[in-house]
Amino acid sequence: MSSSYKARTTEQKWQKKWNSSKLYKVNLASKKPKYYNLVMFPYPSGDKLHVGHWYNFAPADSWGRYKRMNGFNVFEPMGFDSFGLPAENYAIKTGVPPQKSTEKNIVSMIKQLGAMGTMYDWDKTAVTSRPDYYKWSQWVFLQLYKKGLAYKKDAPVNWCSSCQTVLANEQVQDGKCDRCSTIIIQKNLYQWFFKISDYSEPLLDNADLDWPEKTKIMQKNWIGKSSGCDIYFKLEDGDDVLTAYTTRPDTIYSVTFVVMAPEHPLLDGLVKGTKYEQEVKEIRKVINRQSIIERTSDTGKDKIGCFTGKYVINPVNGAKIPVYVANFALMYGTGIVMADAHDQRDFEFARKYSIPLKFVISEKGEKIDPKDFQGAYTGDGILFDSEGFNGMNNRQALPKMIDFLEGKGFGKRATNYKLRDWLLSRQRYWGAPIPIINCPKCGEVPVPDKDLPVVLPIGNVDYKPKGKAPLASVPRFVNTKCPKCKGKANREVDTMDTFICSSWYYLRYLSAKDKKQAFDPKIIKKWMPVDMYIGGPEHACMHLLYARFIHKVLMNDPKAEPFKKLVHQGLITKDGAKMSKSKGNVVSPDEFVEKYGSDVFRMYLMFMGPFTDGGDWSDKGITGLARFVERFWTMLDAKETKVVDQKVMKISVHKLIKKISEDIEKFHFNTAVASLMEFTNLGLKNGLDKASKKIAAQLIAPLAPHLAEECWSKLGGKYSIFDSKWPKYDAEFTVDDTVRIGVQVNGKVRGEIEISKETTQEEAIKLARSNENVLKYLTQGQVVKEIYVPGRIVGFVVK
RNA sequence: GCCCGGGUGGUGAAAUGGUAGACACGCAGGACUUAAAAUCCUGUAUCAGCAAUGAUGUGCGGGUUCAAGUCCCGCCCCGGGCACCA
Repeated sequence: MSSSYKARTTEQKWQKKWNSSKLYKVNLASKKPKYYNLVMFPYPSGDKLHVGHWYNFAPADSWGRYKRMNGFNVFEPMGFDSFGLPAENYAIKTGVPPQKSTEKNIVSMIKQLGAMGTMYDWDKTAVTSRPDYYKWSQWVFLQLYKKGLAYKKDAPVNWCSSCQTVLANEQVQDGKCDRCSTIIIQKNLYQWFFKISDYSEPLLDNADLDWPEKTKIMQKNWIGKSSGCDIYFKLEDGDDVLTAYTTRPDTIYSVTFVVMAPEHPLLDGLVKGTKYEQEVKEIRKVINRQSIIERTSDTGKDKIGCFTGKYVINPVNGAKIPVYVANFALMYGTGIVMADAHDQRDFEFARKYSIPLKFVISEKGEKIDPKDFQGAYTGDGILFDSEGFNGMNNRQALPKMIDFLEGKGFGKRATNYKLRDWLLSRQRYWGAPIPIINCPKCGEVPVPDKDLPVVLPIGNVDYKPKGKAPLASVPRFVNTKCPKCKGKANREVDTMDTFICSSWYYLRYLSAKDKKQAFDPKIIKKWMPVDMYIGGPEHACMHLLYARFIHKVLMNDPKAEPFKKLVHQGLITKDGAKMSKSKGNVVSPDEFVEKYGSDVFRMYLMFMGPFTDGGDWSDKGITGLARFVERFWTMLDAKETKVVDQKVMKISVHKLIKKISEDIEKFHFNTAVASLMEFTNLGLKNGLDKASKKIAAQLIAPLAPHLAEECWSKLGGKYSIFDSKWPKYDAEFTVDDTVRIGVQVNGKVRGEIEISKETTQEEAIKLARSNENVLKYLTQGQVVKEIYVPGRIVGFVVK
């Protein structure tokens, strides 16, 4: 007679024991092989941990436990990415300093993480908003500054004229401020950038990374390398030259107009004092309100622009062609687009504004005219009306045309990247202040390392910006001394993008005890790169690219990579939407943990589906896991069970070892749990000996750590199960003696035969033919082919 | 719009090109119980049939193959990202 499993008390007992025995304290100097198991650290939101966090962290912890049982010294740290917008907005609303609300959230999240029963070593943590962390974020900024990778330039921000503040994209809804509905405009501010574009090539080199292929492709597309040509368009009057970059110089004879970005620095000069000045101003005002997605969206009605009154010369044919301003031209690259009939967007714009168009490519080189077409001819083909290039295939002509343009001085071969420099200035309070002092005499002066951190003032701050960043009203920021000349100077009042803080935290976790450096080069050398990095796919292009960039810079090695292997967990939604406080659809794990225990809850999340898929939250089915834990407990707890068949038992145990090991290696936790259920259903029926029970406890240990530790201890295992060795399977016992396979006739299953693993093709086919139902179909024609895939299928083709 | 994913029973899902629906939830029936809960047993893609079996079936339309959820081409729908949410 076995008693039922008391999840909550058992879990608390083991959590206590794990703590008091310091089971998860990691010795970074240990000689065991290292394994750095990292998850993306959370933002300490007021919603605390939700089921999405659990969905992410629990399997990641299971993975760490699995690696530990496989003999690795697993380092599994946890921290908080605690700067950011929500705490600042909360402060604006309530006056509570972000330091206070953030630290409070951290305390409750640590408590929740404890209830989860994870292996985190809290001696080694990182909280980005604490001065002992952001001191070093500022130091990181200065490293980039000293390498010439930080610079300032004008860049637009979302500006709400009513709130007198900069808005995040998230705060702009349909072009309006989400608080006061004022129409948002783009306003230029002088801001800091990191030259990530200098690292385009090293960042493209990702062949050695064990990352999801889709993530690598997304990064590659984000960096957007293309090769093409700059083409110079001289103004008809005046000396200015408009340089356009194109990947399609083969269409140069088709170019009938040129489009400028509304933000182009030459634009004002071009239209100043002309009758077009007013119209350009008006159109720019409208475009100012559009988001980049709206501007580049490919649906015809959204394309807007106007004539500038200016003309440029198409260098190849001397044609005088008009210059337009349009929303779809962005101020990236040269900010000038050469426009022609072979591009759909250009074509539609030209139609809308009655600009002449001409084709120079057709399928066979026959002359075609845009007036007979509804849209652009975007295919490849044979060139015509292109002087020396007529009759050539456009793709083959392309490099020759670049040679021609270069030879004549009309242009220059060029490589282009879509990757833009990283804008890091934020006109906000809750971030790390940029460690630069502006001195009227000495100019930009970096804060000396000994004066770091530049501390954020606590309390007595007006978090709500009134036209200026909040720190602009803090006296010690406005009045300070220049470190060079000791004269009066002022500090930067902008703070840094939180992505900077999250670009190097994995190094901070590895600090030496005294923490007197940002990170310890000796420890880094041993422990980097991170062996497993787990986090959401939404970070594919930004965080993961920024971290790779910062790591390369800090390591002084363009080949250095921070994350060797990467896995993305899926997103957990509620009623189809991302969980967020504003939508009021955040689901807390606490009540489920209270009711069923952490093991049941984490296994339920794993059992929901593949880790990389995510899904919509529902607690339907959690009882299945509670039943399973109870059954598993009964199976291992029953004093003496009669083993029905030793060999059958042995095979089921070894098959399970193989299956669980393979599934965990592939992050298929869902099928690992399913196999354990199947095993339990059989084990309760057929009985298990003590050695097999101990193996079963070990196999469930990564997935249900408390349950496993309890079973292990009851079975007389030495504490802790997580210091025991992961069981090995004997291949001999992983194959059943006989299998049932299907018999197909012309691809349709017509019967089933049971054969042993030694059965030859002849025997299998003979057996299949003896099946009455199969025979029925075989006699309907001539058997022209016989197929035998051992262990899978017997097939006949009948004609 | 652009880039990247995904679409399988009532539900969550499983499936190296080889018997589609493992494992669960739910539901139905049964056992135990005065009763209920819990537990245990049986059934459960759809249609026809007592059954054997047959037909249909993995978003839609085509293709390759003895054999397609899986590979190829063209659509539709849903999700993530698009540079200030993190």
